[in-house]
Formats: sequence, structure tokens, C-alpha cells
Amino acid sequence: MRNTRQREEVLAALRSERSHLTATQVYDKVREKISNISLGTVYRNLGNLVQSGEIFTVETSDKCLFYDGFTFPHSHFVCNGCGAIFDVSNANSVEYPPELNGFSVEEERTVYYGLCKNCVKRIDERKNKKQ
Amino acid sequence: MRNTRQREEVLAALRSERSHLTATQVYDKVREKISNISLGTVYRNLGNLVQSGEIFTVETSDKCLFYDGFTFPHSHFVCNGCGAIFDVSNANSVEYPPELNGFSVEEERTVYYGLCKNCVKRIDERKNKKQ
DNA sequence: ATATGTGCAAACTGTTTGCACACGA
DNA sequence: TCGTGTGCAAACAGTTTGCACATAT
Repeated sequence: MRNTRQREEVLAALRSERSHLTATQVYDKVREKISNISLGTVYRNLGNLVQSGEIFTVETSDKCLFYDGFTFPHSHFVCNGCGAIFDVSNANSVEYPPELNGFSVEEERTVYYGLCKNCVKRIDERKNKKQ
Repeated sequence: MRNTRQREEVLAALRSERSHLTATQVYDKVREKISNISLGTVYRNLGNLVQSGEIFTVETSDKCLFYDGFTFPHSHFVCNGCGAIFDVSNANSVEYPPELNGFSVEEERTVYYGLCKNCVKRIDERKNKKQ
């Protein structure tokens, strides 16, 4: 695999902060550095980086795929209020469910859904005002 | 919400066996009963049934969404060999990760990936032949 | 030098939607 | 009856791909 500036900046966009971006968001971010990069190239590089294990995908109930530049084992929390995605550490998984005896488990992906701290607070405040 | 034959058969398709189907697979199955049902109607009913909590969606690394007619709490295993999706019981989740203190967690979705029993066996056999 | 990556635009896939008509309540 | 659901086809969004050109090795 060749080391191009496009590939470098796509990876940098995902690693610069602890964020979870869609392909279009990566595209917008990389365009600040390489103004004429094409969305197709972003998709191709995201695909390559996933294949080489340098980034992960995050599947949520949202229509589009998110990409995560940090590949140490962790889970995600999706806020139904503001849409933000948070990294959370893996629950100390006791053991695999019994149905998986004889199965070869390679990976476990957990996504929590709910309201983040800020949204819980915001909604509580709104309730209090109404009363 | 009105009780139509289309809606009924979409739900029946998902409940008739313990399977996880894509919209198109539901469409194909329902067409055996209602030959002129349209794919749009299938999508609309799937959407309604999800909203009313009668069915669940299953997000996997696959491009398309799967639907699950059984809504008791459970997790899923996706076989990377044959593509089958299995229901598995929820791991005895010890407690939420510490980062979620102050968060309101409404739901937890876990998907395991790997090889199912059959695929493990099939691949082992192939290896043995080669040796 | 040459094989791989790029930009561009068109194609593709899964899903949604507007419309006129059908049908459940 | 009348408002919601349907079939149809067109539109849409996200993603992939074929091509000629550019560039890393």
C-alpha cells in the first residue's frame, strides 16, 4: 500500500481528536488540507484503512456509518438527544453466552443508547421550568 | 394504526421462524402470500412496526439492515463464514462502564462476530484434508 | 518505468416519498 | 364516509466504480 498524502490526511482527520466521523465529515475535514480531494478517494482510503486494521467502523441505528481512528478495544455510547458518540471502556465481560459454545468468537461490538450527561441535565431543567 | 393484511403478513414473515431478514427478504417472503405487495409498503410497515416496538432492527457490519420479529432482550452473533445471524442470550452484564455515570442508558446492543459451529467444523475439515 | 492512487462523473443499492386510488373503521 | 394505507414510480442518500491522468516507489 502506497503512502499518499490523501491517505495520510484521512487518517489524521480521524486521529486528531477522539471523534467519530462519517465519510462526509472526514471529507470536509480533509478538504481544509487538500482542497481538491474527492469524496471517492476518501471512501477508498477509509475502506483501505479499515481493511488494514488502522481504523474501525461504528455501526449505529443511524443511517450512515461512523469511523473511529482508535482501535484499542472499546465500546460506544450514542446519545439519542444530541447524537454524539462517546467511547466507553468494555464492560468486564464475564463470559460468552452459552449458545456460543463451539463458536469461534473473533469480535464483540457493543453500542449503548440513551442520554448523555448534558442531555439528561438539559431535559431535567426543562421539566423543572414547566412545573 | 390500521390493521391491514399487508402489515399482518410483514409481521408474520418475521415471526414465522426465528430468523433475521432484510427488507428485500421480507418482501420476497410476503409476496408468496400477497403477490402484488410493493416493496415500498414493506418498508413502510417495517418502519411502523419498529416504531411501535413490535420488531427490532439489527445493525451489523453488513450494508443492509436486518429485522428481528422477537423483541425480548437478546444479542446477536453474525457468522463471518456463512452470514447467518444467531440469537444469543445477553451476557450477564456486570454493570455499566464507569464513563456512563450520570448518563441515562436506555438500551444496549451487542453483536458478536466470528465463525459459527458449522463453519468452524467445515474449515477444520478443509485444513485436515490439505495436510 | 510502472503499478497503484487520484479526481471526476456516472452508476449502483438500499430506502424514502408523492401521488392517485383502495380499503378498514 | 373519510382518513389512513397501498401500489407504483420517481427521487434520494450513501457508497462504489470505470476511466484517463498523476504520482510514489
